[in-house]
Amino acid sequence: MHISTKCSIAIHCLIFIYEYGEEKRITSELLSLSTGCNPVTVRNIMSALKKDNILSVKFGSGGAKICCPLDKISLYRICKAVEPDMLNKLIGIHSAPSPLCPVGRNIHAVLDKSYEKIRTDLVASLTAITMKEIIDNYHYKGA
Amino acid sequence: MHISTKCSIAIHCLIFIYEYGEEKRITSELLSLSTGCNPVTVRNIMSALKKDNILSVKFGSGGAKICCPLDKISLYRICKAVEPDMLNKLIGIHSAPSPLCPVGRNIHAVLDKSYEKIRTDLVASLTAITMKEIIDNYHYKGA
DNA sequence: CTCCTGTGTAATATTTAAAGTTACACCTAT
DNA sequence: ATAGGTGTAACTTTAAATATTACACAGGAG
Repeated sequence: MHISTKCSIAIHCLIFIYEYGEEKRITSELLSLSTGCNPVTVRNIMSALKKDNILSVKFGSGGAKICCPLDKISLYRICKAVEPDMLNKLIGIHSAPSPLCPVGRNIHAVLDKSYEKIRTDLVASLTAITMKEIIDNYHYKGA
Repeated sequence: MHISTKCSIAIHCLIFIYEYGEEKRITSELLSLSTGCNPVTVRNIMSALKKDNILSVKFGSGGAKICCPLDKISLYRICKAVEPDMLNKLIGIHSAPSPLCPVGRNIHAVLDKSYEKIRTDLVASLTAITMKEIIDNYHYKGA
């Protein structure tokens, strides 16, 4: 696993909504054009963000707004929303070690202990970065 | 991407070699039985570890030995050896944002800046854990 | 010096996970 | 009532990871 591309699409959408949400009615069609992925994928991602109260989407007529202060939206929150099981997917452990071998029997427990620390550290990294910082960055870099 | 299962297989093999390398002649066949994956995969992983001077494998007759102090073998070194491109694979960015859209044009540069920090943090986490710690853990937990 | 068992590695096939597509019920503003 | 949206399920396609097959070559044992 890796940190899903869904996460980067979500960020892309959030920037777009933040920048143009006031003047335009943002539809999944529009976002799919900007992100280059298809409208259903966008809708699924939006749906996930909505469930975590990061944004609100108008049913029926379309239109999305961010409904949460930017500095409360961390990368971790976004990742977790679009890929709830991401911490487990992130680190792969071979699934069929032999129970007949002393190493095989214990490898999972042993690895878990070390990998748990890596997960904790990663969560801290992801939590430290928020949409505020990303959008500041966008304004600085952006045309 | 995720941290490859190859990495966990590599660790499994290293523990096995450390524990039994003196008394037994360790072949890819034997390791494949213990890890539950096939001998060619094991050989490829061993080959990668060998290239990074983590272990030495006898050609022809078989038999593997660790040829590096355990505390010099970090998780990062193992991951890097078995999956050289892992940092890039780890974090996914959608590949086709529209160049016609201001957000699409700049998203890669903006994300890179934040993701770079996550990569750096992760490398630090992975470097902090070494085979010494893992094998100590194994002895503590192990039967 | 030849047979046996093993490594190294390429080519191919299989499996699995991610992403895209199609389809359609339901909502809402006009 | 209708046109243009959303939400979501089922299915298809694509791409990546893993396994399989195959074989040239190495080295020890007889």
